Amino acid sequence: MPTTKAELLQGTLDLLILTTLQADPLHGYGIAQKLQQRSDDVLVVEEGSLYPALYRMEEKGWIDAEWGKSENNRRAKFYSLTRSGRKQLKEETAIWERVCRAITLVLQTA
Amino acid sequence: MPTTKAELLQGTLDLLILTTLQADPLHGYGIAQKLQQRSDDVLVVEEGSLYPALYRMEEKGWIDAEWGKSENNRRAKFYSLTRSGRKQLKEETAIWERVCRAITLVLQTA
DNA sequence: GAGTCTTTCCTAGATGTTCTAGGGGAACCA
DNA sequence: TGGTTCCCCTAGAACATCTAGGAAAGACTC
Repeated sequence: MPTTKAELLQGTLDLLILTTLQADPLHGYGIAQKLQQRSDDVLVVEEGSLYPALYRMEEKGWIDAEWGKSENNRRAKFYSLTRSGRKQLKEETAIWERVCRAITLVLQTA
Repeated sequence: MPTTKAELLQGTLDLLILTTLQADPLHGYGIAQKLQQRSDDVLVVEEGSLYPALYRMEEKGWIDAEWGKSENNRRAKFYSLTRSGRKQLKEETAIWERVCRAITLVLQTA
């Protein structure tokens, strides 16, 4: 039994996915792994959250999908940021920073 | 049209309420105001979110309620932290710090 | 070449929080 | 007396995430 539940703050998943795609295209499975690694195992995305999120984001035009082959020679869908996705990433980053600062402020003021 | 939507990160409301009650008991309306002020108007809690949250937290035993008179001589329900609420506050603060750090890490690593 | 493991994708339904959009009473003020 | 502010409350909608599955196909083991 782990001491700390791995969890996600509702509302941050899009930001996290966009960030993960910033450098290179990645397939879904890879996004989840990268996210977990980069967060030192704190952030864990369930597949049942990830794929629906990717569809939402594709519909909104933030990411593009393309079928290809993974590093392990498996069929995989690679997602890449669109121009609109980069804009969204900027906005969501700004919102995160503002809200994060606000919460920290409240916690400290008390 | 405001440039920035005032919004709440889902999952942080309990933490924010507990924090706001840390020093003194407060009524619901006052909690919302204090939160907004301390966050420089970034965090705005709708009453439709606030009151249900207070009930949940009362049921869980984190806060106690008592009817009284407000500063403005109005009937008001004052909430105060229980011992269990203080413990919860500690835990949620720790979770927030861990997750916040993790997200910041991901944002920077990219 | 049979069987198992891993990778990768997918979905339906449940769960839980927050918001929208109301309603209402009572004190204060003009 | 009438309007405004304070303070409480609720039902239902909206939405994101999770649970708990299923499935296919390459890789590995023997």
